[in-house]
Amino acid sequence: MKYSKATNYALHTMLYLAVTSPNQRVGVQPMAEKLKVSPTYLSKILTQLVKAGMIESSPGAGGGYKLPPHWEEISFLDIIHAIEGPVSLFDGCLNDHPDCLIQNVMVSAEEKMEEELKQKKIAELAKKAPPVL
Amino acid sequence: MKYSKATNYALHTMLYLAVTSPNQRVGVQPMAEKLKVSPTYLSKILTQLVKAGMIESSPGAGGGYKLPPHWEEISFLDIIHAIEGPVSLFDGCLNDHPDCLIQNVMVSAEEKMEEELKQKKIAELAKKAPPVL
DNA sequence: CTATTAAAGAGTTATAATATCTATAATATC
DNA sequence: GATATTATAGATATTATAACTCTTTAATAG
Ligand code: SF4
Ligand code: SF4
Repeated sequence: MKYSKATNYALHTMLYLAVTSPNQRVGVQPMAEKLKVSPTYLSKILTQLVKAGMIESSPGAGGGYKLPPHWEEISFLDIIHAIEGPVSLFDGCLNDHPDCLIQNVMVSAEEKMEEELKQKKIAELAKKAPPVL
Repeated sequence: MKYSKATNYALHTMLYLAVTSPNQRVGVQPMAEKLKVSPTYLSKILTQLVKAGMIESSPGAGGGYKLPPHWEEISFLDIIHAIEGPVSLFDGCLNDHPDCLIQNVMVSAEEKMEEELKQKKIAELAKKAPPVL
């Protein structure tokens, strides 16, 4: 019951882009160095973010990744969902009782967490210019 | 990023005890049958619950498990913590920056969820006498 | 003492996360 | 067009954790 390291890397790179270069492209190597993770692995994570519309990519010389136009609206929840998928924390159901009481509790609790994660935008954190990496 | 099946089994057995026999002892075999899980495996989970004070056990003939005197106060969060341990959903930290912004967000979101899980008691669900198993 | 039941230990299997290697495709620059 | 650069994709290996089993031990009631 833990968020994956991939999610952690995704959050860090997003915050990194927001803090350092919201408009400029940056390749995967420098970020992989900062995060102390292999470029190929980080690349896979960034590709997932691209597909989810969290960042934009361009190949070729001078290419790299940059934030999309709407980047100030991107929330923690968006990033987490991009990596973890549309998670439901609880799904060990066996019998499919109608209107399951256990699942109701778990889902409503999960929603409380998601509300909070939806309100928190990386742009908001970036304003504080933290030493993110 | 999912709760373990063990947590699921724990929630179901607790609710089962609360619904069927709040005072009477019941062995692991009947419950394992209902849950379609092996008795030895369920036994390990129940032992964790015993150590966390969620249930009481007694060996020997006529023994088994029963809820403790304070069972009506037991929350979902209590049960989850008993199985998952004192979880922190997020811990992929690399640099230990002071007053980490990312971790602050994740922790506060997690607390929102835990508040909800702390308010939900199994006794409350048991009153509705659901077809739990 | 014997039957019954929980607890504990060691081990196995299954599944998912993590990471690497290699090959391919796209773009810019010359 | 040739070359260097960079992202993407596929296959695969490694590691970690969850899930489960088997066996032994301990405790209790009758
Ligand atoms: S109680 Fe809920 S989770 Fe459990 S078997 Fe019934 S529907 Fe599924
Ligand atoms: S930003 Fe937070 S989680 Fe990331 S390295 Fe710094 S302290 Fe750790």
